[in-house]
Amino acid sequence: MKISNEEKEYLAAYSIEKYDRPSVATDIVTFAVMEEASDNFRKDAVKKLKLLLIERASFPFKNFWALPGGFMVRGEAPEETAMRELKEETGISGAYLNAFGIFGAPGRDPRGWIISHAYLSLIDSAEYRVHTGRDAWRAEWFDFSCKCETCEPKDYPGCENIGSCIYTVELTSDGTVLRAVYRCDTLFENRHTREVYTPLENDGLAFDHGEIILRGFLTLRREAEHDGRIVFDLLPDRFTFNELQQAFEIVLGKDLIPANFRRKVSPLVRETDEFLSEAGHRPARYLERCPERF
Amino acid sequence: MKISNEEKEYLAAYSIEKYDRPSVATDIVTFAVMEEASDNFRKDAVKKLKLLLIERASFPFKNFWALPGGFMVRGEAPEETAMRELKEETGISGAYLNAFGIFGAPGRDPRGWIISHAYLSLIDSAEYRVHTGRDAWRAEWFDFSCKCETCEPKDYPGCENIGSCIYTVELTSDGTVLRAVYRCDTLFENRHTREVYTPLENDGLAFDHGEIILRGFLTLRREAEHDGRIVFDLLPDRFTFNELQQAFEIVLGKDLIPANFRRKVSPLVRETDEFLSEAGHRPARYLERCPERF
DNA sequence: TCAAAAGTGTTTCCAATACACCCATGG
DNA sequence: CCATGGGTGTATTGGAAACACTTTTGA
Repeated sequence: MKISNEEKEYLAAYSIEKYDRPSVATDIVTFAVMEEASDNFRKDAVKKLKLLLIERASFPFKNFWALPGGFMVRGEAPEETAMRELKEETGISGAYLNAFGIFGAPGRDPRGWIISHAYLSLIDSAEYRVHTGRDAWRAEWFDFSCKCETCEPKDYPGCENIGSCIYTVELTSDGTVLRAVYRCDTLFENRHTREVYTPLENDGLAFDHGEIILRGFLTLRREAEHDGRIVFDLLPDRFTFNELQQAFEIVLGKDLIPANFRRKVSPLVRETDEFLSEAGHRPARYLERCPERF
Repeated sequence: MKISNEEKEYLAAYSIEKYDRPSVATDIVTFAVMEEASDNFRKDAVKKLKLLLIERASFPFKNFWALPGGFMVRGEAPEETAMRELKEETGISGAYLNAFGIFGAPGRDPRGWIISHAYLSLIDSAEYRVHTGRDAWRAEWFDFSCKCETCEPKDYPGCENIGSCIYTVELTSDGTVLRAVYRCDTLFENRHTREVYTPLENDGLAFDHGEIILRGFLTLRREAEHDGRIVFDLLPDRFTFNELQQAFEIVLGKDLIPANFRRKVSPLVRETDEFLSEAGHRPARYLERCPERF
């Protein structure tokens, strides 16, 4: 594109500073799968879904737990902000990252007009352990659980309430228990549906991070339901069918039948020559991703 | 949450103005389905997918075509910006709106550091016609077409190129032809895939709006493929099976078999007592949405 | 020996596909 | 009359679900 003199003058005179504008932050919902030793030598280790949180050291919400993140800086693309923050706070680079929402309701941050780009990030279970413990940032992995129960639909003026449910998110780590309870109403209005989240309870989480966490998890689950490839990002390079299945079960929140699961995902993986042995039962073959199917 | 005096002092002393921050804009990719009269009295009218564009009256990109949109203003939630801009520029309220991307590559706007929230919007074909013509905003509906052809994968250092294709977006209206050609490479890196869009050609579209339009359309198509309910937002309250099928065919870019299509979508609709007659063939029953299935 | 997981085989069922066919209209 | 779309019926196929069964390990 050629730039005319007229345009050059326009741009030289243009001052972006004259216009009112928000601060832009990035918050990252980071999940990992971790295993906890089992009592029975034969049984598989119990796998748990973990969420990374950071204890705030300063106002506002001092001593509350919050998502890792920070403000965009000039010269960065939006994803680069998320990558940089994740790297700074966990040491991890190259993780799965996906923008799933924009949160900017007026009043969400007492400091003023701040909107937040919410990213979903998945860490593979081999990597994350390396960085637990070195807590320069007071970062902690919390056990994550999300329950959903249907409830009485509430009336909304001017639209039809198709269904209501209550999500209870519980985060626990070392005796610390955080709870966020949200009501979700699915409204039919102007010929399409819209989901409305209303906070009912919030114990220990900063800002609107409870809703961001919930929406991030639901994004992960929905993606896993209709195209399972996202779940692989919770696993290292090599894994067994069972490990893969457990990751799916944790994300989907339901048990799967091994024989069927094996057939379903087999086009996405290829066998290696290595086996996981010394597990008290028949060794399982290690698998790896088929790049061409991803 | 109780606010301590210490925190009150902190907030009173906090000046958000001290920090560097971007301007935040919203761009809206607005599609509609329109029919054009047929020569044969028996044959169906030809349906076309249309995209709403606005001719820029000022620098930068003066006289180029751009997506409707504008800057966020204080006190607005992100979706409200999109709703307001759409209302201002088309008169339409209550349309389907969905944030599908954040565009903020450095240099995308010559005025400076401006990031854009991209929304996908769908207008039903009964509404949109009302507002064509009253062109206080120089808005125009363009015929939209998007072709995709596979091409030679290009080498990327440090990662595997799984597949490459070239998307050609063509927009035509009254002799004006806009073209945007993008290369899309699917890269496998750090155990997951990433899509990279590279502009190859751009004729008449402002900023990076060619890429936003392409990504918006691909979002629409992907959503239609795995959960067709989004397509209903291109239709008015009442419609026939054929009208619904044509909307699907336009979005999916392929022909469907009427008998199978009818069975597939029938759980989502219910019959009315009205019929579309005087069409040169057997009258078609009008349908409406089943709210409880949306 | 045996509990537990690894892995295979088989049956059932449902949904997507493809296609043949009849119905109703109106120029 | 007859082209055109409206609408129904049906055979085929492929994948998901459920479950029975055999194999292999290591304390």
